[in-house]
Amino acid sequence: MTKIKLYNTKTRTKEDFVPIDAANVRMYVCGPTVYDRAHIGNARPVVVFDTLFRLLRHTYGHYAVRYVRNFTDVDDKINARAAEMKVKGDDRDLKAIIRELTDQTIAWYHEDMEALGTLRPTDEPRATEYIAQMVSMIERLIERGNAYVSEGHVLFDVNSYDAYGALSGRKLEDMRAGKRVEIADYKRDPMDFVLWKPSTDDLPGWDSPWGRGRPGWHIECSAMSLDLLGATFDIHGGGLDLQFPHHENEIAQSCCANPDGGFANVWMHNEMIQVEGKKMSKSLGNFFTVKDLLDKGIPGEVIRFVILSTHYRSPMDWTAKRVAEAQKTLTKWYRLVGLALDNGTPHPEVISGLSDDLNTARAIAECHQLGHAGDVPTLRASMSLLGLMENGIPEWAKVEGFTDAETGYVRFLLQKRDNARKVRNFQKADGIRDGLANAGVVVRDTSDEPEFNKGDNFDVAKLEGLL
RNA sequence: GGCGAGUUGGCGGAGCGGUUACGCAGCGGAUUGCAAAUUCGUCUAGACCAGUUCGACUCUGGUACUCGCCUCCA
Repeated sequence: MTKIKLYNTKTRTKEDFVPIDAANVRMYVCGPTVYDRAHIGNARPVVVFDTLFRLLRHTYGHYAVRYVRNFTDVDDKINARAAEMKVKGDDRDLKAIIRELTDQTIAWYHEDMEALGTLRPTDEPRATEYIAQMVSMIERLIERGNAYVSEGHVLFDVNSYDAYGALSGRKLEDMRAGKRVEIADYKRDPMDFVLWKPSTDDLPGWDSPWGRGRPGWHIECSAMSLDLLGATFDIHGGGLDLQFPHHENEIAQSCCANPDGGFANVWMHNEMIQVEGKKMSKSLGNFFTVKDLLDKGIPGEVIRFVILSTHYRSPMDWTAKRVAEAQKTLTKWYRLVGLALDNGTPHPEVISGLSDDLNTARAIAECHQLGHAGDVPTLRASMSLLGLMENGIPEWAKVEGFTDAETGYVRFLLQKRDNARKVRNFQKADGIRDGLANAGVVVRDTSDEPEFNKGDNFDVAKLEGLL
């Protein structure tokens, strides 16, 4: 079994990954707040951790990995968006609007992420279904002296937890010295954060020991991971921007509520995405959703390929040029691979690349080598491990008139012909050429890509005989 | 102001204390009736300044610059 190494933000080093229980590897990844369609930046962690999920399954077994990714469906941004919709003429009850908004956004999310070739996590809990668990965790934090009630709010007392700031390498004094902390008079310390806050009647709210209210943002992940994965689990992932304060606060809550549990052993953070060299922002006009890209005709798989071609811990620049290159490469491989030869296993170098802190760029480089070598089954299986080329040849890469299987055969034969020419084995090359002609395949090379068409006498049986 | 990451060839993007990354583009061959496809070879690197070392792109220190986070954010 290939040893997996992962960079752990907690220790700032690349470490050997040793699961707590190899028969039950557990990973939690922070999911989206569901108020709008997922943008390209949201897609990166989804693709990155999907790839890790696949690697873990490959390594530990299909049913040995539990992957939880939540939906945050209670949040101020959601409330704000719903209020906006109401102002624009939606005359329904705000709560009804919110319910539909979150349901709709979740459906969109599934649709868009599926287009990127990502698997559904094993669990996708919604925050609103875990309110009871959150309330009970908050009660425990109050009992243990880590939280206090103030003006209808429940706040986490950051001074009660010595290790606060350890993940992100911050000190409380330094952060207080910054100008950007929210000062509120109900807080003992400006850095204290909300566990529970009051809710108005028109907004979603739940009864609690502290009155009708709603949870703060961070507590849901602590409550859901505890419920689904236990007090100690293997991997916790998310975007780098979540490192502070979200993850720091999760750690504080979970470790204080469950002092015997270690919470997540390995913390992983993906870097951010930029667009054409600039920070993605609505004002610059370079802000777009996954759906926008799909609607423009960019295949989801191409998006996935672009994301995987950069290591997840490096900032990634989204450019039209890279999209074009990715599509070109994928098309080339599709036409080489076809469908019929799906019986290989991933190349060891591809696995070891992925196992080296998810070095997807290295894995792709290896796939290029497999393409050159004409090792179709291995290429196909390797791509599959990367979540690519899993469902046959898509329309955009297809050769008209042939089935996927036939395309695969022909491409494979053309590869053989070229290999024969390379070693000046013209007898063999000519044999393949004549064989193709005999089977009714008309080969016509063009300036773009080698094309082939069915002749009148096309006979797939003769084609298979050539293999 | 605090914390962190990074700076590789025309572009993208990896590994590595001494040996080709890889892809795209370029150039030159091979192949070809001519092309194309294919294939082989090949030029452009390691921000800057020091240090460690027999030897550094790779380690250490410093300088410059870039980026991210510190506020909702993946």
